[in-house]
Amino acid sequence: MDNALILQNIERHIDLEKAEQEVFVGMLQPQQLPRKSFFLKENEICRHSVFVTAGCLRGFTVDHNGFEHVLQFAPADWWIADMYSLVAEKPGQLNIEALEDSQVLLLSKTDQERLYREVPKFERFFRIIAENSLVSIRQRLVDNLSLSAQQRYEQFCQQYPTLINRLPQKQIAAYIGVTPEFLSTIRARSRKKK
Amino acid sequence: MDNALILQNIERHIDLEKAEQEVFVGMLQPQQLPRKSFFLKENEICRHSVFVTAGCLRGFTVDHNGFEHVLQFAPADWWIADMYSLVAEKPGQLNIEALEDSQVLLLSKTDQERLYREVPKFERFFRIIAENSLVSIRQRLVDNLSLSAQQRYEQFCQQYPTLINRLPQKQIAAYIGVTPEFLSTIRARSRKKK
DNA sequence: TGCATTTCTTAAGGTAGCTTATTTTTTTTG
DNA sequence: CAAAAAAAATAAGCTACCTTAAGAAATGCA
Repeated sequence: MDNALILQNIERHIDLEKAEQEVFVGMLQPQQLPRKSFFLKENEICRHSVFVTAGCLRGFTVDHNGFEHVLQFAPADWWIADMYSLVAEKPGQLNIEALEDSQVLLLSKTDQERLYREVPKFERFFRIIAENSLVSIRQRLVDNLSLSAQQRYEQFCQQYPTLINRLPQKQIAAYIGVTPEFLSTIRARSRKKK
Repeated sequence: MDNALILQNIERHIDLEKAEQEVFVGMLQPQQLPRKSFFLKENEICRHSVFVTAGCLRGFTVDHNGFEHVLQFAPADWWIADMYSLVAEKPGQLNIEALEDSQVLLLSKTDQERLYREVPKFERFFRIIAENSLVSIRQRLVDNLSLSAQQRYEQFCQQYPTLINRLPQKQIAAYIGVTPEFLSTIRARSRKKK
């Protein structure tokens, strides 16, 4: 079934009755996202939480100098949204783009709030998700402040071994915070060592 | 009353009945933290959420080169904890230290979980807190990736105007991610401009 | 109040990572 | 399968920020 993945994702943190599953599943809207298409563009209001069932998305911002900064990659089994925009219901700076042909399930903000009312357990689920995201982004901030570009690259390889051969190097550079040129020389350097 | 501040903090996001307030308040343990004392040291397990009622704390990590990185300042009306350690119940890397003589209220992890059971609304409160923290730390990551040290300093001044004259410059440097020497030259530079 | 400690300033020299530009390789698409 | 477009590699010169060091100012404590 199409919804097995998301239910399994949820049930990693909370247990659901059949009826509760049905309420939830009934709220989900499937959507196809061809490669290079955008789910969200900056200055738009983000009105959904997105769960990826196939493919891979990225969330990124563009700074005043036109540089892109990748905040998150979202392969299958990951959630992504512009939390700022979603919470504040204001235009945000995040772009969400498909890096591969992808498939997602959307949960609208309205439904999400109805869900909190009808199945309060979900309040707990999204609390846990938010706490986990907080932990990992905090770690990333520390890494950016304390590791060299080389170390950040090695860290990325360790942390996301499956993404490393799947993503363009350029995107990885925009994630670890260096120019593509410099990432290229880093890799050349470590190739020579071996 | 001593607990007015924390109740007001909570009621910014959820409404509480008298009885619910009492359950919650009954769980809080007040504690004094003299300047320079540590609430938490790295490699310890963080067993409490901390709410600051007076003074100011900081949460920081120390990297392999001995440099300190400040993740958060927590003046009155702020929450602080090592979310990683608190969630995983494992030793973390965060230090929490009082920068001034401070007063805090502690909510133990055990009580917090009891609270979720007895007053499920708190699940919502801490979800919202986590979501807001997520938004602000994500913004900070983007700023670190896209702004110069000077711009980050100016941003800090705008964002925390009350802290700027209250904290040692050294601590601000450890927050924005530069050496104290360089922050000093940044400030000298902008002093000349005027 | 005065000494000790910490914090801040200034300056010279060094380096990680950026910029710009060119070439090669890979990927996409008609 | 070929042409076009995008991505990656390489290299030379540059700059923001770091390192080290030493003196000045501010702060804490006996």
